Amino acid sequence: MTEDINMNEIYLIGDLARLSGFSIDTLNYYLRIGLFKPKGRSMHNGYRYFDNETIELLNKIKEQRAKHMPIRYIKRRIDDGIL
Amino acid sequence: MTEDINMNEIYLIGDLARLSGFSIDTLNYYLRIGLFKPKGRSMHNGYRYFDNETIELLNKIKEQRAKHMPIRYIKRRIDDGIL
DNA sequence: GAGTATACTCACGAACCATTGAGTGATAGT
DNA sequence: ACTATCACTCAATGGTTCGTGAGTATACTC
Repeated sequence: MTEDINMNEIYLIGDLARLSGFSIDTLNYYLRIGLFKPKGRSMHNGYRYFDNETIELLNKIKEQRAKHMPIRYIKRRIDDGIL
Repeated sequence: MTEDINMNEIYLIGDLARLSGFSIDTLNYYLRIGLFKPKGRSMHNGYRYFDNETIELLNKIKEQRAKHMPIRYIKRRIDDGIL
């Protein structure tokens, strides 16, 4: 059945930075602490790749951070599936 | 419905080289002459990405080349949807 | 007010990617 | 034999990615 209606865009970290407004450094920091995770990774060079779900999550994180919500609470909400 | 049964792996050119046995130079040459095409491209850095379909096509190309089939014929077969 | 924690930010080296042009050896055509 | 084409292959440049460690400004805790 392998249907696939969503365009299934793929992003590397630079794209994420451009699209989310976070700096690459910030995104690397978020990745380091596990606030969000890559959807996959190249076996050849370790490059991490992301998709539209990641973009949506980053937008939510951005909202929360704008309200000064601490990262550990944001992380909790994500882990609990609330965000 | 956005179903997605096939694992939908993503590859950059280095992965392609590793998996297909073609050198990166050869793959770049094939890309240059349009023998196969990227499935997408990062807007940020221009990196081209590929998927399992690409791998399958490259395997077929490899077979044909092993039989000394000229590239222009292979290209024709691909364009005609025979390969 | 001092010390700690938070949330970045910066800097480094090694590997990778895109693009381009130029070089090469083998084969085909005249 | 000479030339051209084919199918790579090489080299150079410039930007990107990863992983890590270290630095910093602000906020919080005691």
